[in-house]
Amino acid sequence: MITEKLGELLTNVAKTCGYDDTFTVILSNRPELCDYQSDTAFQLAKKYHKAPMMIGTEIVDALKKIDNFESYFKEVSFAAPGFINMSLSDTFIKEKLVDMMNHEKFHLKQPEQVKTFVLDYGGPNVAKPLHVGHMRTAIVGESIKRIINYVGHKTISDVHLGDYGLQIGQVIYGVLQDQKDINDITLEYLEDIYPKMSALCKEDDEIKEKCAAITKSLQDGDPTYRELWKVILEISGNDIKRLYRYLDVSFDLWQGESDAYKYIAPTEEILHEKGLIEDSEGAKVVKVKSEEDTKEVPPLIWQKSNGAYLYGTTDLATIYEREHRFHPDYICYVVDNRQNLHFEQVFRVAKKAGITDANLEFLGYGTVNGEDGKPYKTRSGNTPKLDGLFEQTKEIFLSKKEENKEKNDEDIRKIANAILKFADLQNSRERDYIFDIHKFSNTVGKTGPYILYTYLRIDKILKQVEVPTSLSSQIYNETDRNLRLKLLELEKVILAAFHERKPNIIADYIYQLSDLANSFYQNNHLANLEDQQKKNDWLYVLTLTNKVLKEMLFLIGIEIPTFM
RNA sequence: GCGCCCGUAGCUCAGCUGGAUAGAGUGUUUGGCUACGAACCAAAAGGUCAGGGGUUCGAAUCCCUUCGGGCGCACCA
Repeated sequence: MITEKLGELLTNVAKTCGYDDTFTVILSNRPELCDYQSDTAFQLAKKYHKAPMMIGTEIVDALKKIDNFESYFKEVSFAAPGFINMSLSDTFIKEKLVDMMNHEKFHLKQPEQVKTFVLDYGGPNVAKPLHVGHMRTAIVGESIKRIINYVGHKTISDVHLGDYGLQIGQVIYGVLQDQKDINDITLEYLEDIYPKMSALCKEDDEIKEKCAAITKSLQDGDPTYRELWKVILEISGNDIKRLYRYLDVSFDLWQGESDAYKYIAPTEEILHEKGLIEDSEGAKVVKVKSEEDTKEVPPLIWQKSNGAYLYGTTDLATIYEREHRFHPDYICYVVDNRQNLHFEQVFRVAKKAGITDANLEFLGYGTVNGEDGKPYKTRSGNTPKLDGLFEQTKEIFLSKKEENKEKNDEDIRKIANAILKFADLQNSRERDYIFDIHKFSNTVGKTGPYILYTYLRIDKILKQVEVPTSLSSQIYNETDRNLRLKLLELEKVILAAFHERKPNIIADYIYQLSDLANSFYQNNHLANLEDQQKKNDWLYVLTLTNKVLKEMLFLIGIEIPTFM
């Protein structure tokens, strides 16, 4: 990375001045003064009993005397009270850009050790319609997966369907009550019956008991219930797959809670061996409270008093399965923040029992709220379905311009996705956000369409010419330089997004790059340019820009349409 | 009660492993299509980073505290 390289350089120079310390370099926060800066002189002031100014000027003077100064810097200066300011030389910038262009993934440093990440995202419940919240985990999870892969690690993604819990018992109860023939069960019916039964159970404890009993029997293998369950699973599963396909979100594994059942017994055995399972109020629980806790941590319920299992059980059995099948280094859960405590319980049990050595990561995302700041609901009080949201986004997009109506379905799908995904991913993952369909369908400003527009208009130029193979070390003006410098930031951005598991870092970079690219485009016309070297250089920079845009868009799951 | 998250421009949000003058988008005001796509570009205005205290040469960022909001706390997922 450039900051590392410059830091190394400073550290070495400082050594010749008698400072045996590591100098760090960061991107300048005063771009009009310099490209990169170091603030290390401040930190050394106390140690050496010298003013930062003294140290800074010493380093700057020494730096100016190094042999290959010009291969790195255009200018290095000291600024009071202690900043070391550095501007890169045109040659240095050029060499970095050529290096990026000539290597896969822009010469991103590949890991010394490839790690295996199991990623758990999506997590829809069958028989319940998908809503905006499901879109968030899918989009965020998919992006994190792509980022991890890009950095060079291995991922195994699992949708982990909620397919064996109480909601299935509720739906089966409803089907039986309605005396519905198994062949007449449709998606519409399921989407209708679930909320009804869910509401009913809240009012009527007796019905809730019955649903719980059905769930228990299903888990025990009751043939009638299992037959119904399979039908429900298939109908709902197909619809879930359709929606993920629409979003271009994919999984290596389509497993669910039900698949964890065969691992409950061996997991339970481990828990027994370690003496972790206790009886409590008729249920079997694992206590996870530790002495240093200042908060109350309730035990994880392993088995209900009626014998049925809960999602804590299946989550643990799933960890057991993943450990034995994949030996992962990391297991990451992209789930709603509100599940924080649940996963803390699960993780504690897993660690206490030694079920896995993997790092267990809770990658929580914030709740999607409505304009009133409360969880997003339609006017009628329902949670808006994903299908409706897609339709609404498309309609709003089509209404923006008359010629939009002439686009093909696939392009429209890609654009609608870009709109939704970019609107979502520019927010930081863990914070709640307000979902306003009009804001989320916006096509002006910091939006998906803006990025796509940038890419496509540059692409149009590039398609008409031969791609240049060389770059001179000249930089022609400020918009040119700004664009090139932004390209150099790429590696830092990708690694930050990876380490923090935060796609918004990529999204933000894409926007900044697009912004500079548009500014460049508008201010530097190539069409009638007579200076062939300049034209060649600019085409080179634009080619690299679009290459970066394309690969970064892939990382946040945005597909590029043919036109927009 | 216990715990977690949050409070930044009118609105929606970045920035948070401490650095110089806190940034975008949107909205408002203004200028730019006889030049590669104006879903664009160029510019202006807009802030006590909720309040208070502390640590530091330096705090939106770290610590404490008050206020305000959201969420979670054993047989739902």
